[in-house]
Amino acid sequence: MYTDFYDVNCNHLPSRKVDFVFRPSGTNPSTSEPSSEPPSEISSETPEEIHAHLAKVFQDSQGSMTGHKRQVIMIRALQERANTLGLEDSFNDVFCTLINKVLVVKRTEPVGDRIAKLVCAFITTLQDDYDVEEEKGEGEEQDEGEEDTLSSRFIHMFITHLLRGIESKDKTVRYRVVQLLDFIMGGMREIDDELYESLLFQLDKRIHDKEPYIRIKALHCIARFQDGEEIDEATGKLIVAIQNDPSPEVRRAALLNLVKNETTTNYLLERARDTNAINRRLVYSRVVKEIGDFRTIRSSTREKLLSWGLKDRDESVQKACVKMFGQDWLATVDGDLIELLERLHISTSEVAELAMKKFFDLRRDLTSKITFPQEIWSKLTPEIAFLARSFYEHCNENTLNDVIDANYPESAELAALLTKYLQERNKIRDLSDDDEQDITFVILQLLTIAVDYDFSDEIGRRAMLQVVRSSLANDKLTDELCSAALQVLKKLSINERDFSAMVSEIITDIYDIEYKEDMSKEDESKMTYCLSIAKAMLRLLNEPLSEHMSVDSLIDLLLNPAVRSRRPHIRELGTEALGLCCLLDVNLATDQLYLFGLCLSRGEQKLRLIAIKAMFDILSVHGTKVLDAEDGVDSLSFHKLLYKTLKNDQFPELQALCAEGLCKLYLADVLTDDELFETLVLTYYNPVNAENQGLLQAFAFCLPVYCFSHQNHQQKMSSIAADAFTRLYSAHVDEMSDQETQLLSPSLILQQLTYWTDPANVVNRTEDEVASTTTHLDMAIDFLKTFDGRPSKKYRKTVLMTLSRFNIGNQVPLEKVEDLLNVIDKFKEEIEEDLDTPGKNAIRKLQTRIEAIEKDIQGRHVVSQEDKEFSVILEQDEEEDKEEAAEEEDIDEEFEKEQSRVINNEDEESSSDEEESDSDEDVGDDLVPGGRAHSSLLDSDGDLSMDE
DNA sequence: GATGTGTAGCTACACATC
DNA sequence: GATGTGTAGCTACACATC
Repeated sequence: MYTDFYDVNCNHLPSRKVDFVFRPSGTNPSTSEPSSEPPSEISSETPEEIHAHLAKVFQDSQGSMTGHKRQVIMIRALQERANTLGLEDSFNDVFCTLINKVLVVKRTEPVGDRIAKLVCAFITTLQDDYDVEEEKGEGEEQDEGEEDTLSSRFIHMFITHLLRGIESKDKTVRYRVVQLLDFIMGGMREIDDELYESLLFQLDKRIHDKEPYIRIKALHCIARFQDGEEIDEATGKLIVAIQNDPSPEVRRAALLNLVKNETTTNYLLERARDTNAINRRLVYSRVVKEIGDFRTIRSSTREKLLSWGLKDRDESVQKACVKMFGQDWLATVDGDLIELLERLHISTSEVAELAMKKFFDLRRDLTSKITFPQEIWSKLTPEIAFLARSFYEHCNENTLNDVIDANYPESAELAALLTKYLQERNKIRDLSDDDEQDITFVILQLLTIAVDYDFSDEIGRRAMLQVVRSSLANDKLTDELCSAALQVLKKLSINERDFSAMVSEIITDIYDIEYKEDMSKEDESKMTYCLSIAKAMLRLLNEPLSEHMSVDSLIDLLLNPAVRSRRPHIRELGTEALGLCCLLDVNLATDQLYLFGLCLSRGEQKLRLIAIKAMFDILSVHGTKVLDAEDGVDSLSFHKLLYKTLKNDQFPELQALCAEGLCKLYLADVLTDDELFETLVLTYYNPVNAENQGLLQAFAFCLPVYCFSHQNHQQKMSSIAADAFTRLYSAHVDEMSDQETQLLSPSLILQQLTYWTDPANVVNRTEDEVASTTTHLDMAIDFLKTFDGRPSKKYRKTVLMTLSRFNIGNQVPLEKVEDLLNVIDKFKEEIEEDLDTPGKNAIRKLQTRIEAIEKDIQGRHVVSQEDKEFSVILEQDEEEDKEEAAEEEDIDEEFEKEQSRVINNEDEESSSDEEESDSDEDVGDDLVPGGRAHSSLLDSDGDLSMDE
């Protein structure tokens, strides 16, 4: 009802003597600086005089906050004086009138804030006086809880007054009202229930105000009502805002003001996944600290928190997270690194390794303080072993050899230690799970240290060799231990051949059975163990298979039976190992490719994943020579298989892997097929895949990398861009009918395509090279050609608006520029008819720009010709004056015409060449039915278009 | 919805103060 | 040594404007 109270001009009260004019920020407060008159000298006997005095105080307070203390005393004196004269209401009226003037001061004006602070300070003193009165009251008369004092009446009156403007149409008024309320609440210790209810009710509406900065102030104010212990109404509102408000700044206000306790912790820490980087950073730099002891946070939450922070794409978030871990948390446990590691739950933590790596980088001041006394090595706990391992890696990376020499045992000693722990493990194995896990973890740390150890001492080397060999053969190592042990073994070997022979010998010693489908449990686990060793070994080989005779026999003995096994896990292990063998031998790879293809199309999901990885690895190592061999897999079926896999959204993980693999093969120029590439782009934007985060991430990373890595790659993208876009556009329009489409808007797609194909974004290109690149020029022609028979205005406008921003340099071939101008001419009239102004402007702008480029190129052609042919003449005429220069311009012009005629003739020839190659690039146009050889492959599975 | 301008929230450094 | 103060610079984001 009173909504518009503040919208009217507030000058209706006596303006006599009122000099309460707000100065805009920047201008100096009036030079006739106030009145150091003490409050007692004020004569205020009438409402007008009170008004004048109060106005003066307000006037003086807006310039700076230095005088506020004194001004508050003056206001208080005025108020009391008015009270004794029975003019309390007059004082209140005047006060509100003056405040009304502040309510329309724009948010960004500091004068408004200063007055607000003055009011806040005044309320605070009222509150103090009120307390004094209370105490007095308590002394004399105990009860009378509902006090009615000058202060309480004023506060009640003032808040009620402000609330009348809280729903004003003017956002400035709403802002100032909420700001004032916030300040007032900041100065108050308690408030009566009735007022509290109506405040909360009104503020709740402001939390949903259209303007973010009003929502922020409303949240600030509501935050003051929080209890601190339990979830009350105010806290609940903040929680809603922290999770749901669209504005990052509002969520930030909620994050920083939400009370920190057990129940709110999760809501607060959840912000580590906020879309806004500042909010994420604040969680690490501030909120976790405010929550208090990190040990009160659940360990699984801590793990997530660290993992998110350390891997955040924003560097500043990473930094804040490392600081939180390496400084705040360490300080919480009084610098006890071992306790910090215990809290990390290192043996299961996925992030502990990364955390320690960053930790050592951050706390270089600690590296000299970390020591490993000799006696500690014989009684390693998981934490100490882990610290030793990660610290060793840090020292190794930073070549802190002195630190290593001082702290770590000789190689022979290390071997002895390993033996000791391995024996202990054998003793307790099958007795206690926890103890076994701990000791296995310790051994893993020692082995990992050994991988990078210095084994120049022959005795140490031999000792270690002995330990590792015997453990592999006798100790039933876990996969992790196996892998680490083999890495050590490789390091100790004379060469790769020696290494593979050694491992093969170990395997054949263990594998003393023959494969049978109905083998015993014991034999099966033997086989599994052997396959694990084989797999781990093969990962470490780089030299061709012909160097590893021993591996050859392993394939026959172990891998081939495994691949044919009906037991899934044996089959999977075998396939994986065989895939690794194929990387070492092109002939083997060519032979086995069919098998992997079979696994990919028919296998269980796990096997499919293994198979596709193997296929991509093979292709990227050997290239396409493994395809199209006699009795082998032909490229057609290969493409077809991958195309099918890419389209199959039943297996999102497989789909993502396929996308990533294909992108990599394109990046390495192993694959060059245009249509398959176009499928990649279409898959990226296909709304069917909108839920597949892995797939989207792979594309979002790979496609730009591909485009920017080489000009040819960008060329490929630009050659399919127009066709892909038109397909996506029509898919988008179709989708629109049934709403709820997750598809990116066409203009955004086009912007992305434009960015990817911008020649300026390709790495290592000089300015001249960029200026002579035609990717955007070709694309512009392609896109304009799609206007043929495509009547949609919206489509044309979308394209045109983006087209005018294409990067077309001034060193491109003239004939292409003219091609483009011709196409523009062809469509211009037709287009202009049904376009709005921005659309028209866009095409005109484009035309003018291209014409300017044409002129520029023509001009330079002339000059360069001239330079060559007339240099002799110019030399002779060097002394000639400007008159001649004018003549020369005429010559220039004539020459230009002549030149352009020549160029145009050349143009005809070259443009016919161009057309041929153009039609090659214009895949899209001839793609639809019965295009070239490959399209049949794609069409057989439904064409490239996105309708399923 | 594209554009330029303004601002929040750091970050780093020198210097002063307790 | 630890604290604060002042200054400058940076970047991502929000806002105002057309």
